[in-house]
Amino acid sequence: MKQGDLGVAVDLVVFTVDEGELRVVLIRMKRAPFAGRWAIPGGRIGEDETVEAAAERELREKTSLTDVYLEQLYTFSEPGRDPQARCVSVAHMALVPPTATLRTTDKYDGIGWFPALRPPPLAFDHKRILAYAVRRLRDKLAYSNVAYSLLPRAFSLGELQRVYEVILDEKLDPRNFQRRVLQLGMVEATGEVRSGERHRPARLYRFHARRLEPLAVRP
Amino acid sequence: MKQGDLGVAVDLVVFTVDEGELRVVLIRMKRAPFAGRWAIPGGRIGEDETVEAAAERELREKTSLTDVYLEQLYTFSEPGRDPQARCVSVAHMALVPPTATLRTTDKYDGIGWFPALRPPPLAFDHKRILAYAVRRLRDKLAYSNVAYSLLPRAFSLGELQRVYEVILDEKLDPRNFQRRVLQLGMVEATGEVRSGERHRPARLYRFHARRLEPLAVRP
DNA sequence: GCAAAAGTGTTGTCGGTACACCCATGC
DNA sequence: GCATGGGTGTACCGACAACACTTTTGC
Repeated sequence: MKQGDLGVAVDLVVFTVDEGELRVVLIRMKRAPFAGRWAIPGGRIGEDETVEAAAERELREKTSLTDVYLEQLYTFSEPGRDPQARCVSVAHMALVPPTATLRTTDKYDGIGWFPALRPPPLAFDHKRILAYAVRRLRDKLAYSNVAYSLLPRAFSLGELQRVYEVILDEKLDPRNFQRRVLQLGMVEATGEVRSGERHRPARLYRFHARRLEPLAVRP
Repeated sequence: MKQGDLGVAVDLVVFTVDEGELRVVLIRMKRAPFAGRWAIPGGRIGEDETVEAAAERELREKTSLTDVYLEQLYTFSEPGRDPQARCVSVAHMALVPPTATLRTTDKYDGIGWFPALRPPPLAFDHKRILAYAVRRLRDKLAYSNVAYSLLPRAFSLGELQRVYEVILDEKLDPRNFQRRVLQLGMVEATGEVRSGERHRPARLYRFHARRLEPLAVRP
């Protein structure tokens, strides 16, 4: 079967939770056919590179993020998805804490965090890819501890709960929430507290060393 | 980024359950470098074709199966996975009833059902793909009704239970099993029974029309 | 009558949910 | 002193697991 100029790319839906909102990293395209449009970061895989390696590399090059949770999601292949050239895209999801700093190259016209549920108009089929990633993130949060990637080293249970509430888009009961994460052994107290805020100081927690991923779906 | 002779293929792990065993369709390669080896069916995607369409087409061409449950699993991309040419493979899983008949083309040296847990030596990285598919099938069985694709139109609860037992590789209690599938509304009685076997006749059931896929992960 | 699978109910445990008040601090 | 989020316990309910015997047929 002849394949012509078929290309393979990775695309990266990078999430965080900040200020009570699920956010995604977008970069602004400089060149036609999507000049001025925002897009999720991504790029072609190298000749001698796996998609996993390409995903890490593209993430580093286009956003300066490293050492993040990264998971392959789905491969999108509509023939018209890239108007320039036939290109199949292996979509990934990445999770980072809101403190992560972003920096892109001068090939792009900017980078920033955007509301994941109400993104600006996006290039290519990135709207669809983003919607798919949001669904997967919700599913995954329910049966794994991926939330650890969205939080700093130490955090209060209130912060953890807010991450869940934002992603699942529902209110949770603090007593039930606390009991669950504690008796699942998902987190442990650091022994420290954070004061200096205008309310009672919160005990701080960290995720347990063993990164349990009960139903992880990576090969 | 230059990509040279990069190709994109689909590979299909086709499962059934028969005679108390999880089985997979394999075809026998005629040509080097894997002449005589068994492989899971697959092939390159067309110039103007999605991977989903390519998966259906390849399945039809290489096994003569149509109208089956088909799900994209993962994209494998080790540079050395195909010694002939760089080729990324989008792996899929298909589920068919054991009554399905197989027929391949004369490009292959045979087709047949093999034990999925103890396959013969396989071409390419198909051992890894198969192992990944088995894991996903197990996970999926637990929270969906994909089993419907593995059974004929009408079946006894005993047959359904055996499908679960074979895939999950554990014994289930017939009373608990029956109660669960009935009160989940997964199946309904057809009103008929199957006699002619040397034991009490079994009531027959069918899956409910609404194919519930609670946590389906397709875009 | 015997082998073989079908069919059937109860009980205990555990996890999940619902629910409201006091606490410690910064200002 | 008041506003703000932190922190805590109980009671109910439904889901699930454990468990053994009778029934109906073909031979």
